[in-house]
Amino acid sequence: MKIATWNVNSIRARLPRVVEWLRAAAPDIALLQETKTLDETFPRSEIEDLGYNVALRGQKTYNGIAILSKAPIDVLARELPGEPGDEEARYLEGFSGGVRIASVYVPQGQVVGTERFAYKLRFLERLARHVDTMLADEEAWVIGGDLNVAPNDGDVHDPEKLDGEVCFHPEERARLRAILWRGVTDAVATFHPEAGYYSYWDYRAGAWTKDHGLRIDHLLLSPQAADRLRDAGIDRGPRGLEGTSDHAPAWAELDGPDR
DNA sequence: ATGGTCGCGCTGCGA
Repeated sequence: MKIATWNVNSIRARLPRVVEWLRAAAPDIALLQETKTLDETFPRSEIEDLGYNVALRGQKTYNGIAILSKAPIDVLARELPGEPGDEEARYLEGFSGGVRIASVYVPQGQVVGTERFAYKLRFLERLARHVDTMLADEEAWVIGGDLNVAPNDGDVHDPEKLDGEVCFHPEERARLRAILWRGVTDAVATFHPEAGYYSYWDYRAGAWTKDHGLRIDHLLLSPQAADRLRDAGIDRGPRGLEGTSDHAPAWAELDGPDR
């Protein structure tokens, strides 16, 4: 089964790109981030017409995540535990096709040292604690999304210049690596350890043309899911189209009878 | 070149 994640930067603005991507890539499960709309204004029928079930946790203007799956979806959680009062729509977890899956949109952090950056660090710590509880179940799960952290030097185009900047700050990288050290597999890095294998290019400053990207979109696998990992990668194609997201989809192919 | 471009929704914020 193929599980993909894509920060679409508004599902309503991106619908034609998302529809053509779902047709071409045909993931069994697609995890979306930054849908930027309430559940009642999500283009549900257009997605369902492609053969997907839809689970949503929307928000007006900002954030918003979704799980699309060809199999029925049982929603398990609509928020990441650990911060009561956090109203931002950044986490949705379900069970579909025999796999536990989560779509996550980690806060970008804005500027190092701000409250938004502190919120990002807290969010990554909440994710680590939740991973601990999920690891205890010893089942196959995949957490996919825009984690807004580039873990390795090769995941940014200029590691010396960007060291200490948002998305490549040591405190963020330590928190993501702490999750990986628990025995979680970075699916894309497993098949593409090479430098410069990016998932995001800023709209500004010709970043796409100059290939000044970041690898910040990730698929995290439990050991039981990693045992079934056959291949993984990033589809650059959609990023080069007109009217597209500033992120490219990442995907992982798992062996197994479940669909 | 300390710049630059999107989306939302109608002014500036978030990324």
